Amino acid sequence: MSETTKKDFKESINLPKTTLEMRANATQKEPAIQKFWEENHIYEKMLSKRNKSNSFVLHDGPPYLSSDKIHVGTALNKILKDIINKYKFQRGYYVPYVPGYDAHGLPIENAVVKNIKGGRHSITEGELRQKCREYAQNSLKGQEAAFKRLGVLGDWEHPYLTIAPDYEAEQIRVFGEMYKKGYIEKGLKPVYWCASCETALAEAEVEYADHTSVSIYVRFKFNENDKNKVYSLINEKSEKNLYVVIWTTTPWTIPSNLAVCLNERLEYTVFEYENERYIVAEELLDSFLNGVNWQEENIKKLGKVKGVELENMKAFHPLYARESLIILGDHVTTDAGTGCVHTAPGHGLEDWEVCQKYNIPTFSPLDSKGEWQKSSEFDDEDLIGVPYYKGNEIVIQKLEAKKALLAKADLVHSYPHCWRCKHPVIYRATPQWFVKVDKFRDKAMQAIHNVKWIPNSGESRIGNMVEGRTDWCISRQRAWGVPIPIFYCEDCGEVICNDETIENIAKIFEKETSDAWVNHSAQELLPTGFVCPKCGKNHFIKEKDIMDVWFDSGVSWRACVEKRSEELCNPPVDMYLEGSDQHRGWFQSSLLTAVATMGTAPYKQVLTHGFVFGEDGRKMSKSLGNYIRPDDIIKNYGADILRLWAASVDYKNDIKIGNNIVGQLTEIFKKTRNTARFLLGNLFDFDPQKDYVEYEDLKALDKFALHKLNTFILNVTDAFETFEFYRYFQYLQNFAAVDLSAFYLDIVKDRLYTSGKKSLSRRACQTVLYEVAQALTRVLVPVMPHQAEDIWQNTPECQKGGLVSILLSDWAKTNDKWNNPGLEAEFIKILKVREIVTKAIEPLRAEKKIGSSLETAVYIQTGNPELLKKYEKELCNIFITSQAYIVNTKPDEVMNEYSEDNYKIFVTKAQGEKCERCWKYRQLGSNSGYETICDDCYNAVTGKD
RNA sequence: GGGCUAUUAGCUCAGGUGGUUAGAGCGUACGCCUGAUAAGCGUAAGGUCCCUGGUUCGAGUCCAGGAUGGCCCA
Repeated sequence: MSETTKKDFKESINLPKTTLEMRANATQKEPAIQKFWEENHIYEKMLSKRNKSNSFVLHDGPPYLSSDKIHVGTALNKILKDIINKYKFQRGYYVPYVPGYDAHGLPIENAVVKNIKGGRHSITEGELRQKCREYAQNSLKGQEAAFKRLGVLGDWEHPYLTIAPDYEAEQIRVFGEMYKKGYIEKGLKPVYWCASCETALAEAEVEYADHTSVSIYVRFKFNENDKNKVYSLINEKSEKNLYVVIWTTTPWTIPSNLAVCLNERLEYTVFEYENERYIVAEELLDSFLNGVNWQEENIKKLGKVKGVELENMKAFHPLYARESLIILGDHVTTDAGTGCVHTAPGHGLEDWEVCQKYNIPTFSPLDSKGEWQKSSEFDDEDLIGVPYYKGNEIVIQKLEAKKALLAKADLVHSYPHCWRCKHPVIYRATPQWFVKVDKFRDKAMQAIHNVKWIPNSGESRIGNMVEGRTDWCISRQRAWGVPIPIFYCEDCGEVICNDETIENIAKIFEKETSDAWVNHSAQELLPTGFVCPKCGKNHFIKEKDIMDVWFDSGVSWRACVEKRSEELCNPPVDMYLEGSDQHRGWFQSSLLTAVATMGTAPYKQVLTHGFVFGEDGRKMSKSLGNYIRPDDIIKNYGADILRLWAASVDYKNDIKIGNNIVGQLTEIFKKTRNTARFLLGNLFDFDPQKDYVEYEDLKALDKFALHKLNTFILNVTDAFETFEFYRYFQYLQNFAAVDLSAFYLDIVKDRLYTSGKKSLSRRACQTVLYEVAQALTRVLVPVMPHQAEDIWQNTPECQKGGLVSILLSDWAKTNDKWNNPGLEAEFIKILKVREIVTKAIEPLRAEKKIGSSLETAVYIQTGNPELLKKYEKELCNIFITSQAYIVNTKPDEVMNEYSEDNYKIFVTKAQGEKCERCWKYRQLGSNSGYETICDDCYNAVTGKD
């Protein structure tokens, strides 16, 4: 045999040919692919390809612009959104996506202030706002680039920003509507207050330092009725006085006391000392006795009561002729004091919050200088005009005089101070604006019920929150935000907010942004010639507070979606999708503003995902070394890997990510790629227009492959419809690795390579490969769009149907004809036999008696040979052996035998000689001139096949 | 402390109405092929199903309690 002949046979083999590279080289290729999408306006083409009447709108929750970098959690969120959007498009929907950004708020303001030389007050409010704007814009640039790099498609040219003039104007209008309906009211709420600077302070503006306070124990006498109730609880009857004892480090707040707060679960001891009786938390009794210097032997314990049993009883205020309500709060602990907490809602945040629940009014008798002011509620002549820090001494004296003081002592502890003047700060209740949730709570609950929550535990989660929440305080004493659009008449004090003023402000904001509020006088912001509707005068001042940022983003259903309803839709939108922390945040603020103005939730479905953790299951942190950024992964593996990760995990739970996890994902990524590469490689000469083989003419194996394909499409479709992408991931793995690579493609390889190029059997196989390739590429799109595009661009032109980009493709189609359960049942059995045959051959490989399985022949003995008989001719192909027979007796020269189930397998050397062309063992030499190849190959080579 | 939630192989996930030796893919180990080749195929090893009780003839599955982790609140 000459060298040239050998070479001829090799060349007659139909080896795979494709331009799709084995290595994805994603780091370089992905940006190029994204550029291709951008230059070809793929997003715009996707929109114009669809009918707006059949839309799916996923409204983007705006990420906060505190940084120009994004976290993996943010990446996960954007990827999940994009997966859904891409899928929904393929399903035929019009799918616009407008990314948003949340750009107001304290973190930005703080970051900016930190960099101002000379501090916060060395520049004007207008200048500060300008710097905040720049900061946000700068963060936006970074985040936008990061999002685009993920392969997320959307209207990047026209995102929505909460600081955009149109947005702010619309927010003002929503406020106006809510105000008009009476859902927004003024109330009092304590804030940090510096009496020397006469200003409210933010959390970040206070510094903690040691401070010496006077701590006092004060007794509050029970009223007669409740005293008797307590005594009956411990089976006592007595005329003796009963007191509840409080401990405080701010004696000056005693005049503002309106309640005493207990913990419902704590046990309280009732005991007698010098003919009077007291209530103190059991656990704190010793420390209390120590604090007031009473000897234990002098007290007599009478019994115990639970905090919950004392709820709503009353005690007299130690100084004034009023009562303090006994209430319950979880913030009461046994760390210090008596377990009975002096509660002054005007001077403490927790006090205020717990009093809200009991409808106790917020009592705040101090003015902005921290001095007591005379009012209808307060007329203690000893204190009026006195600053609070001089009040301690006076209050203590008065308590002593009333015999209410049990003890006092100095206490050094950490206490908040003003960062500018370094004076101690206090809590002082100031007028602020509230959304009165009570007025539409029922509607909100109904709206929650009408939404589909995924997972459905979301409903009870947000339901519990909305049901139990107090009024929403929307006032913030800051600079960087949308002003609360209210004016006050300087002459009569009238609060002014109506359609006319709101619309005027909105119009101005549309031109100038909300900066106008600080840049213009009240007069300039009001309609020309505006006079006070109450007194008719025309001197006004502006509200100084801005709105809570949650109000900003909470109105995006209106300021973005409804405002742009031409390209989006009218609310409610189809879906909101955010991390589960947003039940308290955006989902809720959006719900409340929408229910208040429109009467329904702004969304039909809400999907939530968990949080991302390191591979060790711990919170990501740089010091633990488990911190990983989206950039790190993209730099090393590409965005598709990150997207595949997002799709592979059950996002309902906590989600882990790390090098090991990502490394494993690359394997699946490569597997799908190589499978696709093999498909394309064997389709290089296939033109579906000419070469497509009808279903009826396919071999059973091919039909089975199509059945598998059909099942696969059904499965992944179902996974997407239920947003369970991890199921898609599992199906994809199994289909690519098991059904295709290890089974069908492995078997069919010989046929593709060695059959006649245009033979029916090869074309039949190519028909299957073509269908698989078409479906697989489409199914990859939502999760691995770059990979899918790369595959598509390397697909033979005649198979692309003129589709410029795979992103424009429709979803893979199932075909009822392919569905063939009968055939599947048969093949499940054949596959089982194949498994057994492989096990029978395996030891021979291990013993190095054979290399390739083609070196063997197998003989199968079985009790029920009917099915195998039916496919006997195909069996050797399916097993990838040279021969396969169904027999009744054991053949000669058996190399190995193996039984399992009802099958006995005998393995012998293959019969004949190795065909030089197809490597199967056959009778050779029957065709002169072609002595080294088998009959089939002879036919193939000579064009007879 | 409260609301919601989770816990099955190294990793990612399956395990309707309780029923024999708990599954898959990947990874790992070993081997094969060299006509998918920085690819392809095979075989094997891997699990106190978070723990403890209970119901039951029988529990990964049902019930109770607990541990640990998470988000939100306090």
